[in-house]
Amino acid sequence: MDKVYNQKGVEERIYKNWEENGYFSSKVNPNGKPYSIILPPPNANAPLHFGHAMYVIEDILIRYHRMLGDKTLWLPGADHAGFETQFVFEKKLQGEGKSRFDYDREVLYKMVWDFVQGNRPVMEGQLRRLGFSLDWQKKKFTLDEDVVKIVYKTFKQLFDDGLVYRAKRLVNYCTFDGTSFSDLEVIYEERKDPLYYIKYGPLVLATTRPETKFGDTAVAVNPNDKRYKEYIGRTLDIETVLGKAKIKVIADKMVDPEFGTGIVKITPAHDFDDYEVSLRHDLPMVQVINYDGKMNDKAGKFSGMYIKQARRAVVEEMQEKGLIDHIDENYVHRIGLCYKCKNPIEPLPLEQWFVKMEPLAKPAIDVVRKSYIKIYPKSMEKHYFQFLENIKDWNISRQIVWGIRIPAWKCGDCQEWTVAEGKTPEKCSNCSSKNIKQDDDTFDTWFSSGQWPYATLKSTDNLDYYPTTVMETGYDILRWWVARMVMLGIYMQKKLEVEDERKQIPFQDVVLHGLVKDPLGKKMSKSKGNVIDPLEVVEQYGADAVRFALVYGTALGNDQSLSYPKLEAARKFTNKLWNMARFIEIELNENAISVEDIGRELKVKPDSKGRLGEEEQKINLKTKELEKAVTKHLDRYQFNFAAENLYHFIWHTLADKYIEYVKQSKDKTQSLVVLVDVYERCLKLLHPFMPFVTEEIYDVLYKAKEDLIVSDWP
RNA sequence: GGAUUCGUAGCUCAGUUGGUUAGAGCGUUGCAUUGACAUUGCAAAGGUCAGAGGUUCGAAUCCUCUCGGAUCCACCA
Repeated sequence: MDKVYNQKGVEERIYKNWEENGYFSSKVNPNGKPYSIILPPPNANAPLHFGHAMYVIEDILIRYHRMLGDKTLWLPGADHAGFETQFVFEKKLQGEGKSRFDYDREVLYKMVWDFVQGNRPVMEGQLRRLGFSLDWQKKKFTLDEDVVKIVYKTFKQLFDDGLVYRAKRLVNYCTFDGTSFSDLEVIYEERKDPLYYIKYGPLVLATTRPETKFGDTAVAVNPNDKRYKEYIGRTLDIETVLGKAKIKVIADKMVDPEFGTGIVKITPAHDFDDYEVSLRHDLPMVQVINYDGKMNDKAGKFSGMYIKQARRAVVEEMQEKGLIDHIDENYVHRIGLCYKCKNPIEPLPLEQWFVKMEPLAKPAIDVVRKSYIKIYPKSMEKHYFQFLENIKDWNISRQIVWGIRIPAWKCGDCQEWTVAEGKTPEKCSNCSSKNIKQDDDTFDTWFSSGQWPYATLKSTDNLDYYPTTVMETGYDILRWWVARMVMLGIYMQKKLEVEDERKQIPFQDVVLHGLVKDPLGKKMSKSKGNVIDPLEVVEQYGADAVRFALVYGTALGNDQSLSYPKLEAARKFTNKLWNMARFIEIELNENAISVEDIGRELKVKPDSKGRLGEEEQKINLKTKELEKAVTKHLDRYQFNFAAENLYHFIWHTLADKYIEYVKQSKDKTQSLVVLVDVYERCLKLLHPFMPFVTEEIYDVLYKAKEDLIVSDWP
């Protein structure tokens, strides 16, 4: 054995050997009890970020259970990441001086498909490099035909049950990316903008958006506001930049008398609150901004201008006409931005598909309350409940081509929708007209990934694993993904007439890890330029060290900063481990003992009192305790404790104490036999954490017939 | 505005149902070793567990408040 453990080349070689031997397959333990994890599918198109390296937790669990003899399944996959990917692709097109509008739908889709297929091996190679023992034979993609079929079916069932409906509502719309978004995809930022105090006849009201005034269908005051009591219900004649107009004054409790002058202009087509008010007061909706971000003809001479231009022009003209009372230049408020391009989100009225969430959320809340699904760490349950108890209907339409096109056809004659599971319908299901056209929109990516556990198991013929044992992911997608999987999972199983609530859920334990931040404690993001490629770090320290550093010293669910000293400590630990093996090898040679000689008959049982020296008994006992502790901690998802116990025992008990003792032991043979045995047990316990170095040592030192990965847990 | 979470050694963090002298890694200091270990071993220094009050036989751990940091949710013209 070399003096220093050098992982370069070793890790790839070992991984290849494991994969070729089929160790990642559930066939390793065909008679064991099922234990399954579905990998949260990374974006097929993007390289992994450091957060993905946290999937080491899943690998630890899978390796542990494989060694326990369970029939383990760890199913890999990739997500098409609809809008995310299309956004990246459009940037690429932009770089080539093209745009998505230069291509028709089919061509564009094909181009993105090829682009993604070209990039996908990068991500999968990274997962391999980290040592993840995924069953690659079963890998799935969210756009696989069989997965898409299941998504169609769910959509149709929701539609038939009245849980999916078409509605013209205000949606979050990005006029730059040309698509709507769900509430979760809007980010908010504090901005300082002018607050304009505008004269509406005898009244003055405050607004940040004077350009939307052409869409005003009322002005509102608080019903208890004495100042304006006399105006309520009246229609005022007002002067505007487009000439004389009439506007109704209504009373609504939504108005805060303290804000501005206590008067609000109501623009139902361009403000979520105003939209709500308009429903209560039966006000018409007048859209003045189009989906391209320009004013339409309702804005008179301002039509054709972009929102910002129009605002300036309107304000200028108002000032000339004396319609502006004053301007507060220091008004600070929060505005919604597109999470991707950071431009302001426009509330715009648009016909979209919505999922009625309340009926789906209720059972999802129940199963966690009843502990059919357990969430680790438990404190995360609150976030889960908070989301589901206040849930709003989900807009699942996206105006992009990269994704699963919504299987709904609109009839040109009766205007009704026909939803089909698979094949294109020939005629309208309502009036039998053949004049039908498919919706151009695609599903929100999360609508399909929300069905992932069932869809992957069903399409790989592994439904006996449903519900899966563990869903492990970052706490940041608890509501985006985990909650939706629970809701859709239960719904789909009920449709399949699964009665047992425990069989409806998609998984039993939800295990949530924290974020990996940069060494300075800042969230890694491309825009900040502080993203660290996990593979670079793996290259430098070895996959084992990276894996160990990520679970050592961080409690489950807590964020951590990437720490180079910790990585270095972990790397040294691999070297320590290696040199302990070297010591054993050298000692065995000097004493002319071979591991084969030691064999089973010579293996000393820890309880065989009297035959062993005091030190030998002690180390045996302590190893037993370690085995118990590590097993207990793994069962409780306390990976940091397990790692710490192993590190401490191996280094400071086995190496520092026992090996030092062996050096001067009087009965060297006996001491060595015990050392060989104890060290082997340690390798097994450590294997889920540091699979490569342990496997390499096991193969070299023990010359074992079987590989460590498929050996028995002590 | 609502909520969550954190504040423990110089730094990064553990502290597993409240229980004897609060732990680790890195760093610092001293000694030893270079015949398993691009070292490693032995030992030492270093903490009023953010602050105040309370519950308890006993609090880093539970409760209240204050200060400071982070995050999430709702989005107000």
